[in-house]
Amino acid sequence: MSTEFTMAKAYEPSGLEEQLYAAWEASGAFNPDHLPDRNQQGEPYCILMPPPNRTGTLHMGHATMLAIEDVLARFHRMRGKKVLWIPGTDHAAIATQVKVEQLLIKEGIKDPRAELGREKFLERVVAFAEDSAKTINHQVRKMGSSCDWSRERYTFDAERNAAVNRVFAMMFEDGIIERGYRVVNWDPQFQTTLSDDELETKETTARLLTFKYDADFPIAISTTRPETKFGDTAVAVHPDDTRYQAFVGKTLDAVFCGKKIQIRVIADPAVDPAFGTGALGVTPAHSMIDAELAERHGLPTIPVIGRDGRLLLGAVPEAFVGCTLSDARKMIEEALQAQGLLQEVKEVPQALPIAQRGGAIVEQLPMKQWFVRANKPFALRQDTLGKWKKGDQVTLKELMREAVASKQTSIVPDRFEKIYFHWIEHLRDWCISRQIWFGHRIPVWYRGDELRVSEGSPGEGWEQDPDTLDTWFSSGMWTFSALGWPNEETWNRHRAYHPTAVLETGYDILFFWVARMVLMATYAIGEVPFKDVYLHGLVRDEQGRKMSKSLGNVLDPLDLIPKYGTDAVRLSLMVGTTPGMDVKLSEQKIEGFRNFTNKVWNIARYILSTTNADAAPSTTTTLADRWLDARLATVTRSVTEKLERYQFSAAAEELRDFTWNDLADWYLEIAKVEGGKDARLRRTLQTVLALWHPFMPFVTEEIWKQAAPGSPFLMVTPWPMAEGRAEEPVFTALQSLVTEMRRLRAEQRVEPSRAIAFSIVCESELWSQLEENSAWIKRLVHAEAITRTSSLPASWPVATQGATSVGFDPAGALDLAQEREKWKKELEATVGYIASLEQKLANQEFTAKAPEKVIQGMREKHADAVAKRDTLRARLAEDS
RNA sequence: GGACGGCUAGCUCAGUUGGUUAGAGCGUCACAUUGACAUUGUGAAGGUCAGAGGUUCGACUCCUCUGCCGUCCACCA
Repeated sequence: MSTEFTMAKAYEPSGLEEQLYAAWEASGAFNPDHLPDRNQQGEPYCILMPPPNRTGTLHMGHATMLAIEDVLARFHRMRGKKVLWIPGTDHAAIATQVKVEQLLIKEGIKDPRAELGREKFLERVVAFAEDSAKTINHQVRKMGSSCDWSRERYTFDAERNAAVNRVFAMMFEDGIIERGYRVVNWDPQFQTTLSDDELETKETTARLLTFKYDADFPIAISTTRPETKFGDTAVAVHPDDTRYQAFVGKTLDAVFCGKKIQIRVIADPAVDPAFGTGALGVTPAHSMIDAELAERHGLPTIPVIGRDGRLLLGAVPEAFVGCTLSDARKMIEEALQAQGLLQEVKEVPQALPIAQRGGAIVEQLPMKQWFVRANKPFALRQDTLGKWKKGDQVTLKELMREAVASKQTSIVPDRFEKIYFHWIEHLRDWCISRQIWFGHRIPVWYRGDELRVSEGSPGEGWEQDPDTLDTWFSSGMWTFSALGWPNEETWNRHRAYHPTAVLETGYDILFFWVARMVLMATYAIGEVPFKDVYLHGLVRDEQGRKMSKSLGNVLDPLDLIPKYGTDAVRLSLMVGTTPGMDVKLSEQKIEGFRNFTNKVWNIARYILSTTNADAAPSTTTTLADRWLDARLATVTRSVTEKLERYQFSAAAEELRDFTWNDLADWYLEIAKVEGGKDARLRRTLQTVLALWHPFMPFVTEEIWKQAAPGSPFLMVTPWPMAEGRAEEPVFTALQSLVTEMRRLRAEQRVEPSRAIAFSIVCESELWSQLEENSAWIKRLVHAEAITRTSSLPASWPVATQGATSVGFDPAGALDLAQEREKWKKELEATVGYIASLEQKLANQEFTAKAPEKVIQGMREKHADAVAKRDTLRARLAEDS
């Protein structure tokens, strides 16, 4: 026993974790350039951390992300790859600005933007963002993330701004960024445009009115939004609709609630003749669908709603000017009613578009904005995706489809590929300009009618576009902008890391972000941004509800870590889940894993305190040893394979099974009896620690200090190789023996310690024969055990020695009659099973068609069942 | 309205190309317990795999339909 041995009785993570993290970081192992030589030779392996928004603090979703990415990083690092995991944060333009505005309003500044002005306001936002970044980085460290802080990035730093400007200029030159007057989503609360993906729908009911514009108008229309009808320029009907044939092509004058309007009657197949009156009032200014109709038919666009969400001066009669939309809606309904124009009112369900941030009802307004054209062909700047050559004409949509269709990017789980393709099919032009202040400024300058794309001012008299870019425009470039593009020197240094190995994120931002990264990388670099996409599920509470402040069911990683330890929190987020499935998290679950980390600690404590580090390897190998080695080899192989396939839960469960059941509960007990296993125990412990390290970096690294004194960090230790034959016949035979011994013990035929019982087997010199004929040996050992133990326990020296240590309680004798009942039942079941097997094997149809493997398997099962039946019969006969 | 997913033990979930007695963790129950660990050990109970058809020698697994629950997409005005 080592005199320096010091391990607390229970694992106490707090304090230790900070020290370990600091030591790892100081060692340089987070930075690929400082990894050992074998990693320098290894394949580059890069993960970009999805940058958390600088809006405050991290939640359990972030914790899940960090846990999984850290497992990947540590696993591949140990396997010898040159691992680069880049941390970073996202300025999250609108989200951050909104957050700060709300804070300022709480401080008593009623209208922060108006009162502070652009410069002052931005100062406040920047200060807030800096603060958030600090908090976030602290939390990322707490999770044990082995990311390279020397390469920390921010989506809004100078280098990323250079990337944004470059891509913008490229796309502008290629004609796929355009400025245009089109109907866009407008958030009246925050006074900015929004992309289609920043909308949510709210289920409400609306009053569907059916009416005529005026008494002389020949066609009745239906709408839930009468207040927009001041902007109608057409009525559309289906081309085959005979009711309205006579009017198609004519332009009619009407007076709608006091406003003169001109209505052209058009025919378009998009109109559903069965809905309402079959005639649709077309409002090109305030409906995307109507805007498309208007474009096809060359209709004028008359906006009637202003940016404040109220009716516009000049566009509506005086009585309505400045009215809110809901007031106007009521007034119009009353007016129509009074004039006798209203034919029908119906309550209908309606999906209202609302802003994802803020929840305001989003209006559709025509505005001059910047767009990325998804469907417009352009000439490629380089060979792309191995399919297109430089100069080929393609659309962004085609690039996005090809990246996944060609499997250059695979999505795990693959059902999300379907969802991805579906989204791409419906992809429309992407409005990228925002009227908020916090974000990448649009690199466009105006002078009179002139327009120029430029990073800095082109000269005297030029003014920059006041708008900023959608935050996803910059985060879409993350994989290559973070690696230094377009700075040649930095980019060349990191070129080998792109495409990155895997993008790991929640499925909720598949469209926002994942798809846009594919767009940006295939466009700008000509290759996919990542080889794999791993999507984890959302973290929910124990009842499956979303965690939210209002429900009060939020679990905060920073509360849980001091309580249970980081390792336990990490495990609880990865075990018991599959890719893309939501995780139901409870404190009870975390507690279970805390218990497990403590178990690992105590396994190590026992081994390290009872074995000698300098002991020579044992010259004899017992059955138990071979059994352990075989199991470990199988587990090592299997865990490695599972981690390669992103099966984190399955890998951890298998390891837990081995660690707890095989190593702790079985082998350690046997070792107490057999002795002389110091070297094997220590070696096994080291392997187990290494296998666990990606999942539980802290407890394993801490034990490693004692388990492998003087060695480098476990973090940079080579991943275990599966040694020995995993599929030894002895292994399966022993498993049966284990069961058999348990039974003997239960029968009071052997001394009750499973370890002692097992040691009989190990002592006996049967194991070479065991490999040849396991069933025969099994029966033999069974008989052997019975004769040896029932006749003369005293002649069994091992048993008497070990008995006290494992707690033999003679008073706990079993009720033999009850046992006999069990045997009888089991015998019955076995006989039935044998009969069914025999029947099946006699079935010629089956034997003719079933593969040899299956039939062979059944024959073996049959033999086993027969043996079991005989044993049971013999036992019953003997006891009666 | 369209699409996708879930329905397996009391609870949370595995189940990898269909292979024949369906698995784990937690919980429950019984027993044990002072030298690694009560943050423990040994064992037990518990499932006609949502339902109905079909394909097959064989279906939790593939196909069709139905029923709940959930998610995403969708401005039938």
